[in-house]
Amino acid sequence: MSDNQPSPARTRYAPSPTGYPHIGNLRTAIFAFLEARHTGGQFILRIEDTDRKRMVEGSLQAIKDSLNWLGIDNDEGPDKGGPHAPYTQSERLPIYQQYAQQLIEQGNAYYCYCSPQRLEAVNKARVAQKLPPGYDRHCRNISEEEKQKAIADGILPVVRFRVPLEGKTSYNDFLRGNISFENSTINDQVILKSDGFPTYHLAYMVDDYLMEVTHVIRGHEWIPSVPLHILLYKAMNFPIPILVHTPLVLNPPGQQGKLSKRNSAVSVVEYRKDGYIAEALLNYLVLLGWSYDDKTEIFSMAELIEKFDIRRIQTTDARFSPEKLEWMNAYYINHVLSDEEFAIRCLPFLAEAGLISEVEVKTAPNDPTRWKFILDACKLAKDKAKTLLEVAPEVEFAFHKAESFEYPTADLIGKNEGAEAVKTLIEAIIRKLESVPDEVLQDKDTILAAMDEVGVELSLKRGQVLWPPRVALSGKTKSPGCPEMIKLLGRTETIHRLRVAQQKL
RNA sequence: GGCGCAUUCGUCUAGUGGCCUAGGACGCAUCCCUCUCAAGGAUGAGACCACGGGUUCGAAUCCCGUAUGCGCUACCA
Repeated sequence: MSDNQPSPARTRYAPSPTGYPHIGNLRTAIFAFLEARHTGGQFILRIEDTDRKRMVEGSLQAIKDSLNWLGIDNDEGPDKGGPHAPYTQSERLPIYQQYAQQLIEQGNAYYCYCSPQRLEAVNKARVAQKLPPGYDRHCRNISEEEKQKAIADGILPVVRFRVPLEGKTSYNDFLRGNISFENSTINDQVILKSDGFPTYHLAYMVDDYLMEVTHVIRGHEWIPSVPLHILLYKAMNFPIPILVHTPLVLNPPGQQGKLSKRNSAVSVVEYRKDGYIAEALLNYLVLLGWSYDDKTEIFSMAELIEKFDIRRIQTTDARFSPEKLEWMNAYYINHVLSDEEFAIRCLPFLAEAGLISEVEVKTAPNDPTRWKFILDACKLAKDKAKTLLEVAPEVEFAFHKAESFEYPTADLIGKNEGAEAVKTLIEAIIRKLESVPDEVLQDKDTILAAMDEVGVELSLKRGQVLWPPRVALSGKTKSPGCPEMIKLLGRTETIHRLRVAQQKL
């Protein structure tokens, strides 16, 4: 059959509450989520709020909204609780402090009383000597008097990890194989800050251990920190989880660096506002750094869960392509979404454009007549729109009165012989519409046939016949198909609009 | 500067020693369809697999060096 059954993975997404999550970040969350679901494991949401200076109000909600919209649900987390609650680091402070204390007692960590000024001076001096910046480990061998003086001065110490001065530390990266570092290049990193909060290095590790996380899935910018982590895992006697470092999402071609605000929309809400479909964004993001085979590109969530293989995550950074995202979004609108699903997603955008009321966003689907009209209107834009934002301009004609249209009368004439000819043509169309039975107006093909009869009558080509009604009905030169518009508006309204146009000539 | 990771069409990728005179997709071009705009269909241009050395009967695939890109180098994550 297929590959051997992997054991259930416990993975997590552990964002910092600094606002709306970055799309590159979310992609890593998607990978972690898919791995958990694919293996029948659990996906955990954990909030890493250990840096109080960078906290942004409302971030938790923003994170939940982003995940929610993309269709990523967690099994445990601050909102849901779980066997290892709390899932917010600021509520777990005593736990980290206890582990830090243990490391100190074991001799693997030490208090450091150095001032920020001294640290800065040390760094400067080292850089001047062409040495890599870093802590000079001054407090490793601090004298008792010096220590007592610092305490008497009320200096709050940090806790630093005591890194071996010699030797090598290596580990097996899940995607990249063996990676090793000289211990001499590793700093005596701070693991507990002077305010009693842990740094990332201590906190993530303690939590992952306690929460029984099996796979650490994060961006590859963490690789340089891994040797420190390995040393810490060993000092604390934790098993080392599977370490998966995903590629980064870079700016579009031509721009340098990691995907940034300057170059593209970077949060999920922006894409939502711009009319992107959640499934399309998710699908696109997954394909940035992962592939299933040499041809499949469109995946439903169910297919992703079934087919996701963490081993196929790329090691090369990927450039974000707004063009391909837009293509994929259009593909979802045109080919994946049903008419009903599409119309439902259009509602907020129609309201935003003032075509329907805010309450109708909720009530319209329950009002059969109104819903049919809105559904039919949206359908006119379905195989054309690239984003939901493009729907309203395409269908607004159906919601506006003909009297409000503003267009040059020359538009009405188009390829025809002149105002008089167009007047005659419109008259003929009106007569045809009046004489034709109701069934004819139910179908765009029979409407087209009726229009063709008018064409034969007046010796005009199809393009000439359909041009004036297009402008009369939509108020524009670019519009949905003419028979489609007639069908949507119905006999009375169509004739009315033609008469309004007639006045203009 | 130091350390680390990466390197297949402009971009996302397939490829794990012979099936590769390198496949798919986006974008681009041309044509078809056509009531406008799209969508759709077809075709095409586009990669000496970063470069230089090995290993091998045989390398995009393995090894070494160089170059380039990216990341890290905080009491940020």
